Amino acid sequence: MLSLISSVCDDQPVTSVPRTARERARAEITAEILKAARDHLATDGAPALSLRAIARDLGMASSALYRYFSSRDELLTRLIIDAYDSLGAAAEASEATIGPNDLAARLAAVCESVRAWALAHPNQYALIYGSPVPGYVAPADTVRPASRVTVLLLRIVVEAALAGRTPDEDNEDPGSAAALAPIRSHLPAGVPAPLVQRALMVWTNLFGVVSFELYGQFHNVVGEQPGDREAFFADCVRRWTELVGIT
Amino acid sequence: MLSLISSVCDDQPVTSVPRTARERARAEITAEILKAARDHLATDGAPALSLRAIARDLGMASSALYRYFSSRDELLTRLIIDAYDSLGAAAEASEATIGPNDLAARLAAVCESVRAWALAHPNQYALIYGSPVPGYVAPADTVRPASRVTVLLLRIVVEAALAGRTPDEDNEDPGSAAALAPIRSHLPAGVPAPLVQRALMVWTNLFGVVSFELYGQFHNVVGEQPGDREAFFADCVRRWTELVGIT
DNA sequence: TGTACATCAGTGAACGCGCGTTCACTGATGTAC
DNA sequence: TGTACATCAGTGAACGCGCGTTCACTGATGTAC
Repeated sequence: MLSLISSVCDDQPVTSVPRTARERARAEITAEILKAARDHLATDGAPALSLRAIARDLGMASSALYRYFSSRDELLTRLIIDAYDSLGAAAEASEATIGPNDLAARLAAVCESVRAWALAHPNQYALIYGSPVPGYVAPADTVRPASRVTVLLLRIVVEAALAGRTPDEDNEDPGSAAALAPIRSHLPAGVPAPLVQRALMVWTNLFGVVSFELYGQFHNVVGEQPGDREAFFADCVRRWTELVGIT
Repeated sequence: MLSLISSVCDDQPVTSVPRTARERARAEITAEILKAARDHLATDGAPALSLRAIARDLGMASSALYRYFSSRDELLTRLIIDAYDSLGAAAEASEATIGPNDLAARLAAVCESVRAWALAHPNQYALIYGSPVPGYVAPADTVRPASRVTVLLLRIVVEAALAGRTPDEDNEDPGSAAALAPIRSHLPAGVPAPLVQRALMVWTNLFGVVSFELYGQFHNVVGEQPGDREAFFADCVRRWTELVGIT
């Protein structure tokens, strides 16, 4: 019944294991380049990411990188995809530890793991949820990985709705329903538009809170003592659960 | 009764009008530099902002800029302050057109004007609410301008609370209350912590929605037909009004 | 009011740096017969 | 199994570019007497 949603997050076929020494070396060095790039990202941020600096770290000529990536933008794209996948995998793993019927706990697990991942990888988070790198346009390959967390959040709400575990909506708004057509086309019928709207508010608020915390907007607003930020976030999660009416 | 909040947003004393020709020219050229910088920001984004490019646009030597700004970072700081002030002024002006007793309309006016300003000035928005420029640390001068919109939002909720126009809160959460100490120290007593928490959720969600719309995260989620985004946003505003329980 | 000096805006050359990308090349690894 | 050829990884030099910042300087504007 969730076919439309789950089809979105089907894993791609695993690429065949490398055979020849050349292929093995290529895979290893590609991984090393990505790791060096991630390290640079973590310290300097995306705009300062430099192919030459990565090559220096790896002890190779900068021109050698062009055997692995055709341009800086292609490397950026790989980093973006990897970041989305890393976040998505973390959220999926966290959710998987919860019993499938405890919808509220599943929602909380996803939210908490998004925040935890963002705090652990601030520059990777900024790469995918911060202001776009000027002049860079994300290619289509990034769309699927980018949707993983969204899918998790929506799936919980959709499951609740189909199981009748969300309250009935009274005041459906037609204008907003039309606006939600794109996302609803990926959802099973029978999920009312106002519920989708609420779910998207949880989605936007989750990343809004995490971004504000990460970018320093909480200064002088939310405390910085141990536990303060966690308590605030936990309260947010509680209200999000109420907002989508999950029992 | 709102002294603590309104003291935060008192206008600074207006700097005296320039007298000598030199002072007048200095003020004018400073403004021209800032305008050129803003134009560059709008097309290329903050990381690519270049003193030399600005000087070129103005037909002067790049070294001449150092008579007006001691470094690139100082220019960035001015741009950040100006952006916060531009947004803050827009939101204040919009709110001022509403009768002071129509709290819901005031909240809507502030939210709508934040979105409108962001769409009209995407790179200025990214400068202040996007990922921080790596290596740049915002000095203290930015704090006050940065708080203007926050003050507007909170003031509405505080006024509602003090006038008894918000519902009583039952389940106060002690952990979260401690986390809210910094912001509550700027608010009058008598505003319950859970209400402050809800107000901050409106605040974070407002910028979360605007950022997502601006950064392309709505692709395949919220429609792009004329009116779709507006309808979605209007629905968000409606629910935010409910969330803080403004009558 | 006029003169002598101080202040300031703006110049243009230079320093020292880093960047992405291309290109002809060498030498090792893989493949077809 | 061994040989001939094709494929590929990696090199190092070079191109062409832009950047922030400093510095000694010229000439105009302001100020004190």
